[in-house]
Amino acid sequence: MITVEEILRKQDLRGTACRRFIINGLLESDRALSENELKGDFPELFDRVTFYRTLITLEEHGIIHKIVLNDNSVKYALNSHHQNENNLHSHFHCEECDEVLCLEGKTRFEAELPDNFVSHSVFVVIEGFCADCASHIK
Amino acid sequence: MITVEEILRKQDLRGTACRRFIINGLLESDRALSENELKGDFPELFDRVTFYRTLITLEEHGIIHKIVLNDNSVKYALNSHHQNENNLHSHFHCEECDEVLCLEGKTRFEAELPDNFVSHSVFVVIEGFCADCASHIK
DNA sequence: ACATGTAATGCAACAATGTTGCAAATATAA
DNA sequence: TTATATTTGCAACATTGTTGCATTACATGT
Repeated sequence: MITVEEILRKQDLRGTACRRFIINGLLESDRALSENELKGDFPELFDRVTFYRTLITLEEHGIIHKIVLNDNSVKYALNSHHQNENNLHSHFHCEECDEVLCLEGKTRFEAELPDNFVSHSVFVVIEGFCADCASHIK
Repeated sequence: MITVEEILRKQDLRGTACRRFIINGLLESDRALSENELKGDFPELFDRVTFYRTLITLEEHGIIHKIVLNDNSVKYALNSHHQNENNLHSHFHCEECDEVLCLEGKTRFEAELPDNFVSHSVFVVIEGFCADCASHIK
């Protein structure tokens, strides 16, 4: 398992408390987390702006990525190492419990774009019910 | 070509100026429009809240749909009549000129979800360059 | 361990957007 | 034309995104 310090070192980023806090939170989670979910029991530990800028920094350095859901809410997850070829980023969002999962390499997408259009990356959000919620609700 | 009045009538919605304005704007456009793009030269014609609530009403009645882009911005487009089977909503977003196109029926998506997960709908945003911007930039 | 330059932080402030309640205005059906 | 339910505009507030700047903390070389 890769450590927080390794992740920061690899990107030539200084080790700061806020960066460690965020990376740790995501390393320990099996799902994507919103800013508030990340802050958890320590909503005041860092200034709002620091948190905001740290998320930007981590994203710019390819450590995390942002997932924008259909309700305008935003979650973050660690980047996986394996880059797939058409730059496909797929996530599942449970409409009931709000959890978001990264669907690494388990999706396929094809599009016929108009002539001369160029695709750089593809973002997919599947909306539905996770296993738990599907069984409770039905 | 279907008219604004037909669209409203079909959904048992009262004909109001704001509803007509929005539907008209989208009918006349070949691309998805943001709230400000819709307002165009008449940014003050309707109250901000009226516009906001009208968009919600139209979306709830299945007349329009919302497209949330990766930069948190939002655009709107008329719904197409043909419902595809896995409820796939695909859009192209030009990173340069910001235009958004609906890719009706020109995309295919498959996912292996974890056991017992249920998919209701799939939202795809392709980020890239449209033909015009691709030629200018390269 | 310490000084130093660079980078990150916290604060204040503001912008944009989402959201609600309520009284006044308006659309439709009789 | 009138009655009634719906829609509107206004005020107000919440949330999130964003910038500038003075202060503080980090990592490097000594």
